[in-house]
Amino acid sequence: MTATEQRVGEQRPGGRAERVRTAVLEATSELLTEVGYDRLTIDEVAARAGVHKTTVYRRWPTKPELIAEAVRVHSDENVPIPDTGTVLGDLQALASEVVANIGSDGGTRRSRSIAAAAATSDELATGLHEFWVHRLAAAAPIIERAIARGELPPDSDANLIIETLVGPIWLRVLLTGEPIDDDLAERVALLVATGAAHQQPT
Amino acid sequence: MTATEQRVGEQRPGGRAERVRTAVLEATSELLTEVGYDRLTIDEVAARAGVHKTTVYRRWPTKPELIAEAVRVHSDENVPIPDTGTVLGDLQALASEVVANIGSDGGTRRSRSIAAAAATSDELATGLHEFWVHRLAAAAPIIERAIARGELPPDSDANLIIETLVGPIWLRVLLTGEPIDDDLAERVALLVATGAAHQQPT
DNA sequence: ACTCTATCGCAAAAGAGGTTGCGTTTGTGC
DNA sequence: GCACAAACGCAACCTCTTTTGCGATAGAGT
Repeated sequence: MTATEQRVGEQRPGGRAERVRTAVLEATSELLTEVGYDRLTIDEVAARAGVHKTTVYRRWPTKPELIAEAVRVHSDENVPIPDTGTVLGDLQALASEVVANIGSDGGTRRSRSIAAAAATSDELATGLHEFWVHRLAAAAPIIERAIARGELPPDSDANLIIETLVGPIWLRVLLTGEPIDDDLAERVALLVATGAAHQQPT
Repeated sequence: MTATEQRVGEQRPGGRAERVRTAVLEATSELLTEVGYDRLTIDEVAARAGVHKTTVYRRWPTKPELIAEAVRVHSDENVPIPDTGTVLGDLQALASEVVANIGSDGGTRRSRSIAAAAATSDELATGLHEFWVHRLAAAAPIIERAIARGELPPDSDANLIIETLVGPIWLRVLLTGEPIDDDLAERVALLVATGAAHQQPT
């Protein structure tokens, strides 16, 4: 096994190549929130990044792949996981963060763009899958702490609870178009927290 | 005011024009579930409908508009609203129906396509909004009956409950890519029903 | 039946997104 | 420094989508 075989794809990580990569992903992320998925053109991404479009096409063969990486990089600036001392408080805070993130004009466009990209590319869909596994795992401590405090039954399903918390918010942004605000966040959190606390094995 | 001014858009509802309209919308709906949003081309829609592509372009200027109408027409075949006698039963049945609808291969492609289309067209987005208002209103009796039976507090928010029920299911289909099945439907329903029943004013 | 006009089919052309070949620049290892 | 290979810029090219002009067809009213 030679050195060239060992690491494919990051063969020349120093200097220009990396600058180009960063600039393109940054430009992609910006345009994503500004104009949305379909009106984002590779040509314009390249122009904003100060790069020729051929370069972009060579690195990222398809639009979804480009967006996939841009989203992945950009969302490493993680949403903090709240720790307020109660499940209800934590869930409300988390829901509020989600609302703040995807509720703004740009955030909504960005969120819808991601969904659109996922719809057109299985690769991005699986990439998103990994991202969400991470995100949900990161939020799991909220539930674990609640179990430790005795607020929730020990067999509580952290993923299910978090998904049920954020699901309706995303639903509104992606499909129903109903407005989202902190009031919604509070009420969903209350509904879910109450349900989780009183859960009984059937 | 002349007769031509009175009704614009349905000026010649008899015969061929209507046949064309139906055929195109039908073809669109089929292709939507078969190949998805981005690989659906106007040309192929026209071919399948036995119509020239110019005709399609003239009636529906953009792809999202075409899809918007196709979806609107096709979803009048309504999902039945269950009436099992208990909130939990109703919610489980409803969630199961949603899972069945959007969980199949074609259903998933179709659902993602709709989301993608909504992302690219504000018109479709508002069209979807109306559709969802209808859909949620149709499901409201589940909650009203439960209130009447004393299962739920009288100030229960029907929309919120239904949205929280179906939100996580759609979330998985559109974003996380996590599989959905009847088990998920049951557990979400249990969580939401429990939460709704024990809800207390804060 | 006859006329009028909305609607459609057809072909040609315009436009935009994406691809390819080749020369040049820029890291990287010696 | 020097040579080699990777990555980039450029321009021409190609393909697919969308538009446009015109003649043909078929409802709708008389």
